[in-house]
Amino acid sequence: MSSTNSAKIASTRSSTNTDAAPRERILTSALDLFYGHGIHAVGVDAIAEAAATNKMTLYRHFGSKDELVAECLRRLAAETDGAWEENARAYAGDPRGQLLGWVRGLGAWKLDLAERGCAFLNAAAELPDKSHPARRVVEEFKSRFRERFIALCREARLSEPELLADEIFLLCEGARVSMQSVGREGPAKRLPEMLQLLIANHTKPRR
Amino acid sequence: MSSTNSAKIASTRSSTNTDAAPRERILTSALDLFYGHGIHAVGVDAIAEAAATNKMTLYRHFGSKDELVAECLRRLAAETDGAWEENARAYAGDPRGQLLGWVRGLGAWKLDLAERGCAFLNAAAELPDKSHPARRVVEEFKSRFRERFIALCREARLSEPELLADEIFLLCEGARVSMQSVGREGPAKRLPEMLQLLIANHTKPRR
DNA sequence: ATATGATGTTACCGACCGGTAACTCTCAGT
DNA sequence: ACTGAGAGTTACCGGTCGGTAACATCATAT
Repeated sequence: MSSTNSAKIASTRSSTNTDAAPRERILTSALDLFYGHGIHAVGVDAIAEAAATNKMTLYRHFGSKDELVAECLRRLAAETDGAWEENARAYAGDPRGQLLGWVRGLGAWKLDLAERGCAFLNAAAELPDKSHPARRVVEEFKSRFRERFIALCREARLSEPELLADEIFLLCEGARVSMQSVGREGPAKRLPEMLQLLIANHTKPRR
Repeated sequence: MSSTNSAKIASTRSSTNTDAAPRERILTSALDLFYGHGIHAVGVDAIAEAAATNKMTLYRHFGSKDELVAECLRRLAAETDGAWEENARAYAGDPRGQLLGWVRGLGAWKLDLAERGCAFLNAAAELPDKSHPARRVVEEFKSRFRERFIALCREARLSEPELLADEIFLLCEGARVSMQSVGREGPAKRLPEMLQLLIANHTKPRR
């Protein structure tokens, strides 16, 4: 196939932190390559090389490629969860502010560098086996994502909170994956606008 | 990796139409296997076997695996386009009816058997190379999908037709991919309800 | 009956995959 | 100065991949 051709695996991040620990370099390089080229298309040799280390140290830190994939997604999930907590601190005690704060942060932080869509959903697309260690990470992360919206919509006393939360969730998911099919200038561009209108419409008791 | 293990490739459709032409059997089998296991995880030998034929005839009909993938998606796109046209005939001259008809058809037709998400987006996730023949099929199909919503929202004289259409588009995309991450009982279950409310809210001149 | 084109069969190729063995090197802690 | 753990190096394994060559078989149309 075309994806199995010549030397084509290149990292996006210009310089891998050469002074960081090998395990760390492997994680960031793998995350980068997996996201950019897909999981099956990236071999462990390419990851080791991109991380400026070798295959053996990779296998000493992560028992298998499958485990490495899972660990990459755990890392990514932790980063996103951290952003949520930061947002929660910035608008402590103000659930509506948290929602709108998240919406505002979307454009700058999440979608701009999502040209390849959602790393979690891409992984799920490539790993249909429900028993794969990475699948649990994906499912738990997305469920947490959804539950956060539900909790916030309830706390903010918006009308029909569960329906609204799921609407927000689906819009966010759709926007992310649409990056890869219809591009940055597509529907995703107006996601903040949509979400703000939606939240406003659920602010008055009955719409 | 786990996905490269033992004999695990099995077709979902119980019986491959043994009396259909080989090319046809290859297409349906490939579509089935690609969707169920992912593109990289399915070898051409497995496809030939599932189609009750052999690798040579496969390569005589489709020049390469890449071309076969593209042809599969073209077939799937044609089927969906056919459903759109059928829907358009059923509600000829009634754009609002077409929209609502599509929404009603969603639950029964599209989402129930979408446990593995969207075949087009899964393919895009696995084939990052923009020059891959399958990528054009995905992009054109999704753009067509979006344009249809825009045209219908305009014709139905709904308020803010482009924004509404993109909202519908994103909700549909999100619902499909969410099947794989949070399951059938997740947010996607209430998609028809969301869409109906949304269309209703855009029916009065100003919302 | 024979020519013809589509299909089936077998064997093979080079490339690459995930993973392991055995060994050396480097360097911090004692 | 010694040691022991982590890191680097090289070579290798069996298996699978996409793709091709050469040939046998079959159905059909004339």
